[in-house]
This record gives sequence, structure tokens and C-alpha cells, in this order.
Amino acid sequence: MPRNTGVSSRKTPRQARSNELVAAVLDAAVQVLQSEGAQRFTTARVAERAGVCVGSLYQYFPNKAAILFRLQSDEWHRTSAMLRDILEDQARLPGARLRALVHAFIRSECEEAAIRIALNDAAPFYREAPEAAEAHAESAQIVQDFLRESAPRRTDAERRLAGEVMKTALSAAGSSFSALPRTAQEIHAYAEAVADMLCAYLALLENAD
Amino acid sequence: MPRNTGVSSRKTPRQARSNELVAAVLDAAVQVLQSEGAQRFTTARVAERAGVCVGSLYQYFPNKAAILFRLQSDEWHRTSAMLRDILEDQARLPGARLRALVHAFIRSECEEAAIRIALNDAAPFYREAPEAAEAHAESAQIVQDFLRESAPRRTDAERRLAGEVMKTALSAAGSSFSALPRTAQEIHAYAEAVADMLCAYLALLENAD
DNA sequence: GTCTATAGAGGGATAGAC
DNA sequence: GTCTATCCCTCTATAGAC
Repeated sequence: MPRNTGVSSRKTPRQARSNELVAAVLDAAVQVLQSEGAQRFTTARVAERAGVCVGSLYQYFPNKAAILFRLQSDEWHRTSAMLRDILEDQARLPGARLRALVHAFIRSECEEAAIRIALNDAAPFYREAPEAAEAHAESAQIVQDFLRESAPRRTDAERRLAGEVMKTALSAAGSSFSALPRTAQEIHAYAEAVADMLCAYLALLENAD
Repeated sequence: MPRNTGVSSRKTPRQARSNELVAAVLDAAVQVLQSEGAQRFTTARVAERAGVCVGSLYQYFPNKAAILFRLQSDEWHRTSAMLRDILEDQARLPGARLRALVHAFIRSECEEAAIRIALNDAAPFYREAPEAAEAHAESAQIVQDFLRESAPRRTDAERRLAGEVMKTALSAAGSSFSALPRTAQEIHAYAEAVADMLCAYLALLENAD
């Protein structure tokens, strides 16, 4: 039980201990996804890697999908936070913000490519979860706020559509590009091209019809 | 054996008969994917739906992945043909061709949404196949030819990058949008927004630096 | 709370009869 | 060429000891 070998676990109260187990499981889940892929992602493997037994795992996660969803959910929140941080930065022009976001996003996708691909493969297992819709709405709202500021002459409906298109394009660019290992130069060049496209679209939206 | 009840099968030569079985299996595979989803896509179910036995199925397909790959491959070829037909139409301006392509593509994605989602979910099973790379290269070449014509002042490297970005954006727009059932109006409005983005990018590429 | 052991279900692929 | 029967494996989830 690697994570519990320290003295600390002995003195840790119940609640924290359970959190440690949860943390260990999630940590192990990431490792299993990366090293074995979504197809070989099993509760047994996760439990073994986490140094706990399957039974314990099922005390904190109702099923396999819950583990995967939790990983995806954490990822979504990190992404939303990045979105918000960059797009709400009033000190820069909208176009510059958008360009910065693209670079940051593509870079981060490349950094955790293996886990992201595997999570994507596992999507069928957690796709139905209601929280998935919430996470989507959260990031959509951030983009909406950004567009309301930068393209005030457009209607809400136009902005909703445009935001959807931009978000989809960026997200797909990240997924597809990070499927292969990339050098820093490649990442920069690709992000620049994506930013060119999104910024050209933004410029179009900024102007009146 | 629904597909072989006709008299024709009795007189059909061996080769054609084997093709009939292959066709029946592929047909059934599509139905199973649509009605049951990728997770419940099993050789047994496909065979049952095709009205053949598992053993026969395995005489024409070495394994489950081969069936799925064949479906995806057929889909890729259809898409490539559409790409070529529209983008090579010299009678229209590049921007108009691109816009037409977007509309045609989004519409076609919405028409076969269920099967496409399921095939996507099944991607881990056939992703490694070498033919996957070929199919990708084929459509990439078509886009390259289009960009060479419409953005002649760009370098090959710039066009390669831009083509990749555009293809990814369009493909993702189709996948993501068609995940939910859509009305004709919604389809048109969404395609229009995607076309706006891609055409804005194309206009940028058409101009010199 | 945590462990071991296993029930129970399902699926991929094949052997061997016809 | 086609079918039936089935082997063998993997996996999820739980029961019950400690």
C-alpha cells in the first residue's frame, strides 16, 4: 500500500483517510489509462495500482464509470479555469486574449495527451452523466461573456452559435493535434494557425453585418 | 437468413455469394451499431442480425475490428468523394465552394449521426490500422490542391498547416453538432456559422502576408 | 473499514460435424 | 462453405471473513 506506508496514515482521521484512498484511486486510474489504454482500464487494475483492494474501491466509487467521470470532470474544471483566466483579462484586446488562449490550450493538451485520448475513448462509459451537460454549459457561458464584450453588435443567438463553433474548433484542434507527440516548434506553429482562424472569425463577428 | 431467401442466391456463383455474405454482415453491423451502440457491438449480435452464424462471419473477417474498420473505411471514401466533387468544381469561386462543402458535410453528418457516433466510440478497435493513415492522407491531398489554387501566395508548409486546421475544424463541427437531433433550420444556421469561420480564414490565406 | 475469494455474466474466437 | 457448441478469458460487482 505505497500511499499509506508513511506514519501519517496511522494518525489520519477517518474522513481524511477516505480522501487519501480516493486520491490514490484517481491517481492510479490516470496511470492505468496512460499505460494500458481505455480498453484495459479495469477496476481490478486500478485497485492494484492504487495499492488497495477492489472491495475498498467500490466503497467510494459506485462503479467504473464513476471513476472515469471524476477524472473527466476534474479535467473540465481545469480547462474552464484556464478559459476564464485568459478570456476575462480586461487588460488585453479580445483578439490577443483569444490568441493567448489558443496557445495555452494547445500546449496543455499536448502535455496530457495520453490521458486525454484514453479519457476520450472511455467517453461512452460516462457520457450519459448529467454533470457532463453542466460542465459544458459552464465553459459555454465563459465564451458567451467574452463574445458579448468583443462582439456587442451581434445578437445573443448569433453569439451562441459562434461560441459553439469556436469552442468545438479549438477543442478538436487540441485533441487531433495532440494525438501525436510534438515538438515545441510544431506546437507553436499549429497554435498560431488555429489562432489565425479563430481570430479571423472573431474579426468578422466584431464588425457589423 | 433474410438476405438469401430469394431465388437469386441459389444461382449465384461462389464469389458473388461470398460478397453477399460480406454485404449482409456489413449491413447488419451498421444496424447493430445504430441500435445497440458500440459497447454492445459483438460478433454474435452482428451475425445474428445478418442471419448468418458466427463461424461464417469469421471466414470473411479475421476479427471484430476488421468489420468496424471496413465500415469506417467506406465512410471515409464517401467523404473524400464529396470533398473532391465540391472543392474541384472550377466553375465557382473558392469561397463559394468551401461554403457549399460545409453545408453538404454538416447535412450528411446529421443524416448518419447514430452510426457515426458509434463508429467513433469504436475507434480504439481499429485506430491502429495502417489504412487509417492512407484515408487521412487522401482527403488531406484534396484540401491541399484546393488551397494551392485559392491561396497560391502561401508556402506549401503554410497550406499544409492551414488545411489540417480547416479539416479538423469541419470534421469536429460535424461530429459535435450531429450528436443531437437537429431540425433543418438548425442545420442550416450552424453550417452557415462554420462556413463563416472557414471562409474568414480562407480570405486571410488568400491575401499576402 | 479493508481484505480475499468468487459468483455471475458476457464476449472473442475456434473445433469439428455436416 | 456453413452451422452448432463451446472453450477460455476477462471483467464487474459482491459476499463474507477479519
